[in-house]
Amino acid sequence: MNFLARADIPITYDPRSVEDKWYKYWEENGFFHAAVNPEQEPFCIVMPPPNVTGQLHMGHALDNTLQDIITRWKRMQGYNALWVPGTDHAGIATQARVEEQLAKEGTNRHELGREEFLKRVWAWKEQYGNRITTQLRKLGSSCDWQRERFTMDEGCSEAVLEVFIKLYERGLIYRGYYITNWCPKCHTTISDIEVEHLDRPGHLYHVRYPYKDGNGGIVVATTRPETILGDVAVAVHPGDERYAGVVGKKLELPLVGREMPVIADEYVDPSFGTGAVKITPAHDPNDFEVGLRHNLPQVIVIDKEGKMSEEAGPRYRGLDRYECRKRIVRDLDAGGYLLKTEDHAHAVGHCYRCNTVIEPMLSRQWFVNMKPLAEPAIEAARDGRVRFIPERFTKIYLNWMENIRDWCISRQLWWGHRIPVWYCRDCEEMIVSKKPVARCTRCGSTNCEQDPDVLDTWFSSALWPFSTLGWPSKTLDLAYYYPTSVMVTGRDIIFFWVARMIFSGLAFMNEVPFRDVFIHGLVMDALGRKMSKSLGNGVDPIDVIESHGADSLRFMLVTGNTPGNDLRFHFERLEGARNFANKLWNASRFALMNLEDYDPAGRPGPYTLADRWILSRYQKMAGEVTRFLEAYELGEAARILYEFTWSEFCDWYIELSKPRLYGKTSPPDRATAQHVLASVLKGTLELLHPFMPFITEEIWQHLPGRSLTIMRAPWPEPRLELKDNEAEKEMEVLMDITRAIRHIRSEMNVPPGRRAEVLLAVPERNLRALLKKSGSYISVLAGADLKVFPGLEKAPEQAAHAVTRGIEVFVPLKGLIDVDRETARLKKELASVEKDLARVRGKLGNPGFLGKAPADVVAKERAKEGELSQKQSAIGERLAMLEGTSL
RNA sequence: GGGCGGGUAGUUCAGUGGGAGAACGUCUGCUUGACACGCAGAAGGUCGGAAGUUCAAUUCUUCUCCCGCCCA
Repeated sequence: MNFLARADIPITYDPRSVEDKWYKYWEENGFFHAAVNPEQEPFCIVMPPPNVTGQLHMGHALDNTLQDIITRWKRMQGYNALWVPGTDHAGIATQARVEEQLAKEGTNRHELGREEFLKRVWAWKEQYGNRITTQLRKLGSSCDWQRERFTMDEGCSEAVLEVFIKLYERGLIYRGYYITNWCPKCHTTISDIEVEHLDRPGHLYHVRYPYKDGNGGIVVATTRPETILGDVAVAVHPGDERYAGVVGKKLELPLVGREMPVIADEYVDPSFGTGAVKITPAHDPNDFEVGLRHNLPQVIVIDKEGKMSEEAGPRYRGLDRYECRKRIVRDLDAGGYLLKTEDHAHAVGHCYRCNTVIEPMLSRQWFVNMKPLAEPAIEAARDGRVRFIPERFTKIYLNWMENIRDWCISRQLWWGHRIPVWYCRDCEEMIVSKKPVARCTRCGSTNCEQDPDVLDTWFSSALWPFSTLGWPSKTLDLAYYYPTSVMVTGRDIIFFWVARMIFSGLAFMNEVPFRDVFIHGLVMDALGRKMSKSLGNGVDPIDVIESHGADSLRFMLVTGNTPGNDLRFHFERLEGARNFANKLWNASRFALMNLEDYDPAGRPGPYTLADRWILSRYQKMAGEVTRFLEAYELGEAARILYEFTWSEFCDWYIELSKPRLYGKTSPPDRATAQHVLASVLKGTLELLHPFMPFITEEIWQHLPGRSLTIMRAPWPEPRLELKDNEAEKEMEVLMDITRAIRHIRSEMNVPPGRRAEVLLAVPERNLRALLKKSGSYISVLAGADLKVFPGLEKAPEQAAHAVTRGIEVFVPLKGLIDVDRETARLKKELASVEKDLARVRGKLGNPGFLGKAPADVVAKERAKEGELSQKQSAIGERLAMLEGTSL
């Protein structure tokens, strides 16, 4: 095979013809696979598992792009880099999808029965489970598919059982009759953090509760009048003087007639509403607590469907809770109990999955006692064993952990890890066991039944960093890769997931699950709204990959994004990334077209200034890229790669290499240009590879020095001996002169095809030497023929003028020059120079500045003053001359 | 109510205790032997407002206004 003869390379980069090919090549050759190797330092990322039946959305695309960049970079750096992929069974979401399916077939899970239903869900999982992993491949994810896991596979299920039983044995899991968040649509309890509080307009109803003895009453304010039916007391603050004498009196509950007491409790906020609160222990979490303290009964008036129960009484039972609210308000009004109705916006809890208003409901559930588990997890973040990036998320995490409440882990679903507890129907014994229980351990009865509920999905995801590495077995993988290196995830699941992984890791591995937590923001639509199905504003990453390529999508997602901050999806930015890919493609195309006879083994001749400059710039850029990656500043790393590639390599170096490559200098010089071109391009591709894996592999495979894959190429380390500040300074001078001439040409409308004669007045001898040696660069880049003088005795009259770096530039434009226009241009320039000069002189005239500012800053200002004043006088003289001629 | 993030060019966003940046958009000129998904040039900003610290603040501190998010 030959990397030569590439004139047939298409003029526009086509990702479709490239991406799938390379992904297949990588995967088939095992380049993603990592295995324990004590000789090598491990690096490990465990992928946040997407929903097994879901499909890739922009959030996944961002999350996995970031993980892939880090993994590919570390792999090139020589680490034993493992990225473990997998999927989550996503209890509620998946079950809901299958139930929808059943509904379409005119049946439901209860008709099917539990066993049959679970078969259907597994079948569904088999059907759709590959979709998301296929899509992750399209994105270029370099994860080790040989280690792919699923939260309900055998090993992860084993880990779940083990953890449940260990926590139970440690007394950290208990079963309790508590108020929990019930979703009447999903028909399950959800945990506190699964409730989304959304501000909703509502009303505050002021209702009079008469005293039993008939004289007056107490007015309470409520937003949920339907719960009046479940009221068992009215509470006031013990220090509230308004109610000092009434505590202990009996009230009669309107519409129901129940007798109930006025009680005093610290929980009541005397400044809210009337200062008196109705207490409904069965339907409000705070009231529930009050009820326990005061030993009040619990009257359940709303059922699991969100309808009024038998207890609500004949007039209301069976009504929907909102329907009932309306009727109660009417009835209260008719009975003279309703004193006033105010508009009142308040936060209403919604189910995070289906957006139904949740109903606080009394039921028997399983809980994890969080306090003892949270303590070590707090310590780990405080002492830095776990580090959040950006740092501010540490506080958010700590604040949550420090105020943690017990975690309700049972879910009234069928799809998930079933709670490993059996109840004996004969003696009420409760048996916690890994294996099915056939016989009661106490009474010997065979009449045992397993708890019908399953565990919260997050219960299994909490174990993910070690269950995927083989726990509870003591595997080599665990010993080698745990704790993992970094967790990359969105800011929206810090509580759901990150926090739970941390305490689980500490509880079962005695070690944090990861060193760094790299938090990113959410991908919003162009208007800054969250992408959602209901809004229909989502952008499908797969569509984007098909139209613009995965590399463009990845590059777009990573540039201009800073850790922890949201980013907006703009189609224009995607095009920008696509254009960059094409630019890289064409720069490479140019290189390959000119490397046909290149001999990589040949020794390069002496470097020209341009060679020294680009080599130096490249070394510095390479060092910066690594530095930014180490700081998780992936966006900045991508940005400087973009700028280097486009502005320095393409716009200047390639342009300067053309005459050499076209044989206008000498054969050895041509070979040198080939060498520099090839090596800088190759290094740039390697640095870009983590960001744009496909296009870089495609091009790299055509370059000399390639091996099996760019994925395993060593990460470029800056070569100090090639850093060359002198070359950079000299190039800057030549670039400035070039820009000045181009500016004049453009302003004076000199046609691009026409060569311009340029006179340079260069007082400094070393700059004259530079121009003598490398002035041809300016000729090439600005279409100019240079004449260099130490000074001009008589400046050309019909010429445009500029000053830069102490050099006066004259572009004679006999017949073309418009004196008025040139005068105007110079006046504008002069004004700007004088403005700068005034500021610099202001500083230099300030004794405070001279006395206190660091010497180098002062020196810099002095140098600036010198240059500006020289510029000022040169432009001034020029103006005077022009005004003289026009007279 | 508490906490956090943001307010920088027309737009979207980087960035910084010492000369305000990019991309897109706009304007001008270009079939320049890699690229019009391109080349060259240009215009455009009191860095939300006020005060303070400092020789020096867009950057640090405090207050304040607006937008967003999280928690209660």
